[in-house]
Amino acid sequence: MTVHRSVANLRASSVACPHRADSRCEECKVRASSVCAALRSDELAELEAIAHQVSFAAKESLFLESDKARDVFNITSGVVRLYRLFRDGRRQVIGFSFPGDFLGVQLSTDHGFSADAVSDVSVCRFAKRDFEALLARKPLLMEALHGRAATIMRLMQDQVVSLGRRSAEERMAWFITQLRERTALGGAEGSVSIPMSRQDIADYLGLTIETVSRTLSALAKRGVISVEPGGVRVLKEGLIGELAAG
Amino acid sequence: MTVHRSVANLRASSVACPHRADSRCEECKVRASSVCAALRSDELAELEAIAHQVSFAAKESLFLESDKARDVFNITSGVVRLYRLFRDGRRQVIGFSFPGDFLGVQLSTDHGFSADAVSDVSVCRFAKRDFEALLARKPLLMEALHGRAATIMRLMQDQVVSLGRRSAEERMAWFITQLRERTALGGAEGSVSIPMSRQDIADYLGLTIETVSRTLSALAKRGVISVEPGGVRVLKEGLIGELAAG
DNA sequence: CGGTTACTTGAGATACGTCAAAACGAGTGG
DNA sequence: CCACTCGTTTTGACGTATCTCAAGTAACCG
Repeated sequence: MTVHRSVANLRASSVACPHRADSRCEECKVRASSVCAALRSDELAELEAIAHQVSFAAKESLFLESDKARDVFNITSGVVRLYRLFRDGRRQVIGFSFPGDFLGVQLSTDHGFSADAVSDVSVCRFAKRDFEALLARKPLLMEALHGRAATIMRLMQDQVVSLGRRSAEERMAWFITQLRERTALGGAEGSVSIPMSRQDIADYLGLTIETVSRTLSALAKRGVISVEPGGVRVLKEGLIGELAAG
Repeated sequence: MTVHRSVANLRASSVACPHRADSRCEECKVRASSVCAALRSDELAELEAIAHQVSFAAKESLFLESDKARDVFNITSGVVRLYRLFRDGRRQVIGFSFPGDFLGVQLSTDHGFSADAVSDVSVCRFAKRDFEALLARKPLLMEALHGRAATIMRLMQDQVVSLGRRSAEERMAWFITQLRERTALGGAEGSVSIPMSRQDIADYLGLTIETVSRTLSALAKRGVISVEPGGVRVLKEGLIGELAAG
């Protein structure tokens, strides 16, 4: 498998489609605002030259908090969870990474968190040295990465706000909304697929598994969503938005 | 007042002193690992050329969440609080900025949060256009800024972990520890100055003002700290570290 | 199917929030 | 130097959202 495919597969952000607002325009969605959009095809070839395609089975670990950060990853498919573990077993999920996201770019010596595969995952792995060398020669790539970093910053700010000042219900609503935006699933009628377990969600939102479950049930009872196997369907768009906004 | 002074005033991070581990070595502490260390003096002059010295009285606002991000700030003295406000009055403090810290570098269109002065504050203000132009010509400056961004990322991760999975007591211990490291006050025997109000601390840690107060009292009763006007004195180094680590 | 894991639901406990009042500290003016 | 005010902090009594512990149900997989 060539790396070109994986690079081309970089996920779209929520930027408007340059063609038209047709959500079926897959080619466009995939390329819009992704890192590869910053590169010409000969530059993509350079990226390709230093990339290694690797796969991880669900629950396998990409790296641990304590590992030295030697590699940069670009996720091609699947979902990754980033987390920190306490000695006493408490866990906090820092974030989830989706196809197109980069891991390990920002921090120099160590990651500061562990990462493992929620579902089966395939990634492009770059040696940090090589990647940084390329980065230095490609200011456009650098800029694109900067933009991604800004997005992540924003997400973490939202998470801080949620954990600090929002109720369980508001956190869940935020989570669903956010998941919907990031995966841009476009599945049928408000359906949002949730690839991670309740425990993962709980550890992301600073709640317990029971509270997550109860809160979903409560939202369902109110008719805001319906809980389906492997995900959720949003029934009251407006209401969930209200809750998510705090 | 020349800008040169303010640039030279950039705060040290916790990097080791290149001379020797003499905490009195002020000149060294000030320059070590700060952004200006990445620049030669002729380059500093270039920074100086595009900077405007501005002051804010305590409680004045540097910018609001809704403002377009037109400027980059480098704090020269004082403390700034970054926060997001809900319609219903809830507030979450995202972070505090200290002398040497930059504001507004990362995000393109808007800041995503409001910023105002905790104490009287003076800053170097740069027009974003100018600053970015300079950045493009000074890869070393860019790199130094990257390092700072990484530090902030790490801090926000710690905050997420604290808000998500730590008790009030652990959060307070973390806050004190963190404040001590960042301000590197070196004041007498474990004394940590706390320039912000209890309300600010509460909104940073996702607690109420009463819980912050009670928790401090409890720590004092246990002899871990003593509460002094304008700050706190750490009495049991080890214990507070334990708590802070979770 | 039978076993295993994930999820849901219930009842009771608790850490933290809310409301209210008292103590403290910094100014101000007599 | 004291008396008064105003804002901040501390302390107390009580309420509640969420956690904990425990049992039941559904989904998954050999």
